[in-house]
Parts: sequence; C-alpha cells; structure tokens
Amino acid sequence: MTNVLDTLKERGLVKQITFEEDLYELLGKESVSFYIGFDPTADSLHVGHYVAMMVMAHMQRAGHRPIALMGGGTAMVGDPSGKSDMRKMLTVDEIAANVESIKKQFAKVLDFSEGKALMVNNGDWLLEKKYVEFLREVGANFSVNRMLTAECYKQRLEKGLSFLEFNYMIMQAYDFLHLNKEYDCKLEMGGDDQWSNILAGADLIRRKEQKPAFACTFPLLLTAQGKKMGKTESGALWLSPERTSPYEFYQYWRNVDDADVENCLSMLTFIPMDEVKRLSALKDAQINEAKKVLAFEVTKLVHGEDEAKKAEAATNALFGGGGNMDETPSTELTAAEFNENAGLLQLMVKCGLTKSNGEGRRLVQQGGVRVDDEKITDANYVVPLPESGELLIRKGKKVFHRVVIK
RNA sequence: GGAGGGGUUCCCGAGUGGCCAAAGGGGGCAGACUGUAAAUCUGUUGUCUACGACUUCGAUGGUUCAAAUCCAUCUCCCUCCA
Repeated sequence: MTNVLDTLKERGLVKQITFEEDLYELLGKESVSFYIGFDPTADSLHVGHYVAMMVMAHMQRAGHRPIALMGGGTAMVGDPSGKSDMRKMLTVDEIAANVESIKKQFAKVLDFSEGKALMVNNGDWLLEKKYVEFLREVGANFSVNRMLTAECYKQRLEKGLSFLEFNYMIMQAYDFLHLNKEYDCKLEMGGDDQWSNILAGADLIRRKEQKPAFACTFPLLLTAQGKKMGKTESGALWLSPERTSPYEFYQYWRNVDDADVENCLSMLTFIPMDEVKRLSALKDAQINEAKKVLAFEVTKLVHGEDEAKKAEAATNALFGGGGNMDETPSTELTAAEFNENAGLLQLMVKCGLTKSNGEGRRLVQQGGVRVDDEKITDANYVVPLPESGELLIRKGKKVFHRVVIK
C-alpha cells in the first residue's frame, strides 16, 4: 500500500513538513489522528477550504482519522495571518450559526460514520479557560522574541497588530495540545499560511508532553498569476448552493486558465495522476476537454452527481446550441410582473443581470445584450410578452438568463 | 496623557473655493481577436422617468452667490514622545 504522503506529494498537496522521515514512517505503520482547523467566519466554506477537505479525504482513504476543528473560540480573536487589516469581530451567535451550516458541508467529502472522522469546536475548551491559568500553563512556553520573527506577524508589524490577534497563535497551539491529549492527535495540517501557527502547536506538544507531534502544510490554491483562486465578481466561490449556484460553480472551473488546469485537476479531484497528466498535456482548443472534466468532477464532489450533470447539460444547451434549457439560471415572473418590467433595462435588473438601469443602458449601447439571440441596441427597447412563455436574455458572451412566464 | 499627520467614488491615490460626478492606476463590465483560455487593442465604470435632473468626497452644523476644498464640534485611523 502506498504511503499517503506520497499520494499527497504527487498531487501537489504538500508544501512544508516537519520531521518528514519520522512522519512518513508513522503514517506508514499506523492510523494517525490529525486535524485541520477552520474558522467559522462565514456561513459557508469556499474553495480555499475545499483544498483542505481534499487533503482530509485523501488521508481518510488511507486509513487515518481526520478531526475537523471548528474555530468557534479562535474566531472570536481572528487570525492575523495573511491579512493586512484587522478582521471584523464576530458575535457569539454569528459564530455558532456559522459552525452549524459548515458542518453539513463536510459530510459531503468525509465519512463521519463509526468515528472515522470527528468534528470538534475549540470554543468548547477555549471559551471557559481562565486567563491567568492559561498564561501559566501555555504562555510560559512561548518566547515573544521568537513569535515576532514568525512570517505571519512580519507584515503586520509594519501596519499594526493588536494584542488580541497576537494571541491567536498561542490559542491555536493550545488547540493542538488539547487534541493531542484528548484524541491522541499527532499531526496538524493546514494551508501554508498557517505554517507558523501549526509549528507553534507542534513545538508546544513536544516541549510540554515530550511526545512527537508533526506539522504539514499544503500550498494555497493560486492561479498561474499568483493570485488567490476562487475569486469571482461577487466575492468568493462558495461551496453552498445558496451562495454560489452549481451552474456558476461549474462555469468557474470550465473557465480556468490553461495554465491552471493541471494544478486544479490534481489538487481538487481524485482523478488518477496519469490521467491528470494526459488531460493537462492537451494543447490549444483541445485543453477544453480537460476543463470539462475538471468542471464536472469538482462540481460532482461539491454538489453531487445530479447537480453536476444538470450544470453540464445547461452548459451544453447554451454553448453547444439546442438541447434542454431547463437548468439554465432563470427567473419566474407572472405576466403582470413581466408587463410592469417589460422595458429591457428593468427586466435585466429584475433578473439580477445588472445592478442598475444605467449599467444595463451602457451594456445595451455597447452591443452586449441579446434577447432570444437578437442583438438589441436600443436602450428603450420594450420586450414583448413571449408567446412561448419564455425568453432568453444573454449578457455578453457567457451569461445567460431565462425569463419564464408563470 | 502630549505632539503631529490623515479619512475622496469597488480598491489604491490626485484634487486645498467655482472649469469636479471629481486626474491617474488597479479591478470590474462590454466590444474586437479567440478555444466559454491567456495576452493585446478599444470603449465603459454614482443614480434616474437620461442631450437634462438628482445624490456623493468620515459625521453633524456653519461661512459663502458657490465647498471635496474654509471654520467649529464629533468620530475613526496612523506616526513620534511618555
């Protein structure tokens, strides 16, 4: 049986490791409990977290036990890593609600049956902790001098770092220690931006418990341009269908840069590596085949096979011509509602295609709008009530929207 | 606590009495070219019942024919000193 570390490395899911040889050996001989922390700062996870979920899934398939840690306690503080500004503080209620909705998303990728994976919330042990007790127990083991040299604080030292945030690292380190005692958790994984926080925890265990503890990070999902992946005009690319529809999600991956195809296939899907290599080696227009596979596979993992098929069908109908349009994003209007908003500009706003009439006006004047495949250039165009009961508005080349009369 | 500097449109950043809906860049959107890619070029980027009108420059009041620009108070941020 292959060592999971080899699998992860092969797929580009390893960035830095401590005591690599020891860890390799450990993972090869026993089932290891490991954890990854997620801060519940929103009610849904996004693509950044998805990489972490894939890592956990690979580990679980190899027989190890993932612990998904919800940062109900640490979210109260806010991680300064990679942020140039201080985060907004969330209320206790907001955090609790976020934890609830995120839990469901994990179940899609991980198997929680029979204790094969655990989910814990660090609020359970951090929030009731006494300050002085904590300082004596944990704080004594940290050197401020060393903490300040950590990469994650460096840029913040120039812009300002509050004492609140400075404590984040210590709290996260304590989490690892706690899980080590409670669940024999020996490894903490995370995005590479978490490296210093993770090290702090592993060091703490080694120092206080005299036991081995490991850290392993995976690279952040970046585009070939070095930008964070998963940004859309409306913000992040979310995993919940309420925030990002499966169709939109599918389209995102269908449209990635050629240069990013290989990375995405290996990091975000379970497709065997030789197939990944074959697909990403395709040239010119052919690489679109690889993008179709990528989009389908990722959508399937996140939203399920049915939704992936629907998204694919909608795409074929729109871009391939003909076919079933049922899955195209749409808005239902009564005939009365339609007549009230029959002006093309109003109709587009009603469908969420544009934010204002002004935006729509520009779009129309620049030739970016088609109604039922007919280019409209008159901003005052009034759309006639369609006899067929529906019509298709197209904004630019890629955005399609159906209007259905109830 | 003391001294100084600052909050401008999605972001960065010009503007210090009328010519300012506000330079420039980034980002976004659209057009051309393409492969639903990238790069490039062009246009556009406050709102509206749109050749005109209305609302914006941290907040509230004031001076003025006229304020993003001047004054007062408040508020938030940054730097230096303690």
